[in-house]
Amino acid sequence: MLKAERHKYIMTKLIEDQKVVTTDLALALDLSEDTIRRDLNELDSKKLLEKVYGGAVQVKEKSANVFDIAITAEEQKKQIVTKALSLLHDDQVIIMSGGSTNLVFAKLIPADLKATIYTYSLPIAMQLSQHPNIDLIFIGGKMQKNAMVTIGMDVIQVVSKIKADICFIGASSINIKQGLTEVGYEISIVKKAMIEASDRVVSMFASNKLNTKMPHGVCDLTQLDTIVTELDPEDEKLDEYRKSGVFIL
Amino acid sequence: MLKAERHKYIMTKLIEDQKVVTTDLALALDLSEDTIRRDLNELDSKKLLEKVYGGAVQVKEKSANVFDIAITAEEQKKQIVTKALSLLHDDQVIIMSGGSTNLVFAKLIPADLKATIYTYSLPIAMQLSQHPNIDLIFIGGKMQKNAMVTIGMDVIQVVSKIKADICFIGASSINIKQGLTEVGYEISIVKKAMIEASDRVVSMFASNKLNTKMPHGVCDLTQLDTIVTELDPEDEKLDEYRKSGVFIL
DNA sequence: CTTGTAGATGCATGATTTTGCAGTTTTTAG
DNA sequence: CTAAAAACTGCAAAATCATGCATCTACAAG
Repeated sequence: MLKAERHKYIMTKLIEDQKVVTTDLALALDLSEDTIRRDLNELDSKKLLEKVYGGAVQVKEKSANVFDIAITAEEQKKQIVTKALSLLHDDQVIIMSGGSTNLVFAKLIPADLKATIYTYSLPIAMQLSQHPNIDLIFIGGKMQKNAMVTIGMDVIQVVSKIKADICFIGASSINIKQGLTEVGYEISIVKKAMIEASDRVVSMFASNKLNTKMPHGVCDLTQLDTIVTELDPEDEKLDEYRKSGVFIL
Repeated sequence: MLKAERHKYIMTKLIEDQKVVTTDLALALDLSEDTIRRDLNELDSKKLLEKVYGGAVQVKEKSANVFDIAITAEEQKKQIVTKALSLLHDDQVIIMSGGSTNLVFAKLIPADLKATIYTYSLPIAMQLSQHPNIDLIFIGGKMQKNAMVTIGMDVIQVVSKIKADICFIGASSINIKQGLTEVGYEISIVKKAMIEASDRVVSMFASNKLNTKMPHGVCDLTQLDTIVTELDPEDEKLDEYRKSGVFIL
């Protein structure tokens, strides 16, 4: 694993959990704590986080414009979500989770689509508020900072009352055995509720998420109806997933 | 294999995996690592990727900001809201309506303020979500798209259950006789609920809103505790308002 | 056909970076 | 205060890198 990857992992984890612990990272990444400490010191000196005794926390002020949302590998994500556009039809009730892949998806939803969309992600709501024909419902609750999504019981309560035709659910990690898994516990339970509330469950993610795992389970593969990656559906990397019965787009 | 082919292969691989490793590429392409390194350096200098120790990763891209929110007369608004910062204290429960004046206010809230803030405005929530010490609660509901706020009964229900210390309420129009008035009916009833739910009601607006009116009433002047404009509190344009008993900052 | 040249490639070498370990210091918690 | 955990420091091994140089290839001019 490259150092740059580690740093990215650490920053992602930091955003999800608001903190990282040196020993946990050393265990998760299979490296000595010394190396993790050096990483944290480096990221600290770049002002990307603040090192504290035992780990690191988020840096206080982000001087960059809050409304500039960086999307990594946007082209790849466009490629993925374009395939999923065929799943959209007029008059559907849709639930969308957060995540940058879903944000790219939101950007590409055709302007003439008439649908009702529920979301609990601020950026996705802002994006969809540009669409003339979409009834947009934001699911309120306590905000998880930096992930820009609402979480908690308020969200679960609202979601569990929705009768949706389809939900689009981001994926932190997916593998054959555990299915979808998430870094954060709170997000994982919201996603569980989304799946319960929807007739059809679609997950979109880049193939590098395949065969990885995170601490908190969301659902197993049998609960997913469709997965979408940038790969050809017949690609051998997807063989095992195809066998599990999930439809691959 | 031509160099151009290799470069294409490397870029494809990079998009697939979000990274490339020098040794892997050397093996896959049956070339020395030196050549791969030269390739990576070349692509790096063309800004097509970023070389790191052991391989290369994707360059960070910034998304086009669909989220650009134009604020007219931002300097004047800064001047207004700066006065209102003195009304903030730790441990307050605050409700904020939408509007660009309130958005400017949100930007200027000190980083060390510990408070709970309710809002139903997407831009304000995005702004505050970066704030380290604020418990932020978004009030969900149906989105009114152009204003980027939620409206309707869901919002009223949540707001009416809040016990807030102070609310900051944008103003479309204000005059002596009718007090605060709004263009939209839906917004007007949400603001009524905010006022009911708060011990103290503050309204911030530029002086050109003075002595204008809109179709839907929100409250009369006696229900406002404080108003804030860019004018000196002793300015004669405010004489009549001062007489009504409202505090002018 | 020969020859010269420019670019590409691989190898050797020394420099640089990364990483884990051992010993010491600092911080935290009781 | 004391003990344990975490952090820092110096060091050495391994991996990676930059550089110079020789070789090879392609191609054009003579």
